[in-house]
Amino acid sequence: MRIGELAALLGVSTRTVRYYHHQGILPEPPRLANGYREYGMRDAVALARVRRLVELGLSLDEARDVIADDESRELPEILAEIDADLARQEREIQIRRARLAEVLQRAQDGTLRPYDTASPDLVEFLRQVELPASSAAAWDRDLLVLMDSMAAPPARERAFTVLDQVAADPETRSRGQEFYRRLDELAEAEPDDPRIAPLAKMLAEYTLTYMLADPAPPDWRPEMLEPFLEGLAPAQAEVIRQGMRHMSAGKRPR
Amino acid sequence: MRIGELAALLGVSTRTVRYYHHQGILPEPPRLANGYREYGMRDAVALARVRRLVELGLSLDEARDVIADDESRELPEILAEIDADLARQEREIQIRRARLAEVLQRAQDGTLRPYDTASPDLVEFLRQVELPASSAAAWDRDLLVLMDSMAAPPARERAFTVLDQVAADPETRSRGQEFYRRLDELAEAEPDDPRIAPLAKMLAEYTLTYMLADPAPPDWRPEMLEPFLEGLAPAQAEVIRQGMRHMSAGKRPR
DNA sequence: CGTTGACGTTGACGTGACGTCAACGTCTTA
DNA sequence: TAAGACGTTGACGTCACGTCAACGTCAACG
Repeated sequence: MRIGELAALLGVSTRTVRYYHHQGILPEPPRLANGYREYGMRDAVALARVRRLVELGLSLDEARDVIADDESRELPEILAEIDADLARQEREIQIRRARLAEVLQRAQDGTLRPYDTASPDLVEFLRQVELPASSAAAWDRDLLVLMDSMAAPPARERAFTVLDQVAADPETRSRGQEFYRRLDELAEAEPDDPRIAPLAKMLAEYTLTYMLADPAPPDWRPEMLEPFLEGLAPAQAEVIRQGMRHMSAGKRPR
Repeated sequence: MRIGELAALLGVSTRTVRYYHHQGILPEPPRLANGYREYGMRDAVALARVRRLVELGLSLDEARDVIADDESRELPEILAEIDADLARQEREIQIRRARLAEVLQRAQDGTLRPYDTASPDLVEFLRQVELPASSAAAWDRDLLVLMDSMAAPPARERAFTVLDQVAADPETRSRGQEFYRRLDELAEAEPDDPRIAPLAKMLAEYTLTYMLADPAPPDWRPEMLEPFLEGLAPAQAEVIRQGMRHMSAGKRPR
């Protein structure tokens, strides 16, 4: 048999057979005078065994080990390991399909475009609170979506604890809307506008009402806020800065 | 923000961020005087969006398309496609896990070692017919395992149709055992031994009893058999050759 | 006899989404 | 001033092959 016949017999490509030779997983058969590899039944049986192992999910390295050890008691181990791995993959796929179904549902409902892939929790929150269409609210939406994607679990959890409480109380929501209205009025204001200070106080009180635990991680520094103020008008940014200072001051010596 | 801070914020590596720049999936931010990239909120929001899409299963190319098209109505399409793909993967995993469970079961039963990964059909057959421990029977076992792994479905199906019938009839099985006994007696015989011809006839009749349909593919040639006779004694190989000739002659002008 | 086309040989490069390392520059802190 | 943490670019590795190049071999055809 030549390589093409062997490969066709087992349903693989000739490249695969040569690759197995290269990897030492299938012994090289003798060559004919013209240099062609000449295969016999032993090779076909060996290749079949390799293929069965690979199709069970073994890597080529694992298959080589199983074949090399005649006394290979490792096979059940390896198989159990592969099964555990497949089980994990199966769970992951199910989780991802569930998320996909949610997103797909929302995509067909056809609402909020750039936030359509956010977490269900956040989408639910955004739907409930109906932030106004102002630029300041858009900034806050971006911030929320960012927190939603953030890696650090404690920050995320703290944020969503607050959001749940806000969403649950209509009076709180209307206070939030008032805050946005007043923040919007500062769009063209100077950074020393007198309306800034009271609004910052309102923000601090409003937030502290819900953040009973430490709202900031231990390595918090004010300049970490700066990159996220991009997109706000100077006076608006100043409100956030001062509000954060209030909160840090009020909580630091806990 | 510098690249490490941005990466930590979203829970990816700096390599990933730079890779996204390289792939044009995330715009390069301005550089500081020292050459460091300086990120702002816009970048964080953009990266968060990319990550959400990627975590949903989009490839980077797909994510780039979705992000580039503002009017991208493709997202539902892509998501549906991904879901179909995941569904297929899920089915494949379930099938593989079922096969793994079977093999693992047999591995723990701890019997037939080199055939432990064969298909359930074949394992069942081997268990039923209890081939003798002779070398000729070992050869046949190898051949069966080979056919079990063969790519061509018609050949496989024909073979297993025969095997099912053999396994079902005890009298047929005893005739098979007699055949092996007589074949074993030829282990040391010369290739012109007089016992060869009648045994070849027995093989042909035995096999033709079950192979009512054409037993050979249309491009069958006798020399295709040769590689598989390796491992048999010369006289034994001659039995197979002559038996195949009988079968081909008896069926060719159908 | 030459040509065509199928098959064989080796070797190199590509795949996807990064990880890892090298060799170097920059910044902060002790 | 030295160390160590962070930044920069660039190159190579991953896994199981697919694909292509450049070439040799062989059977069949006109």
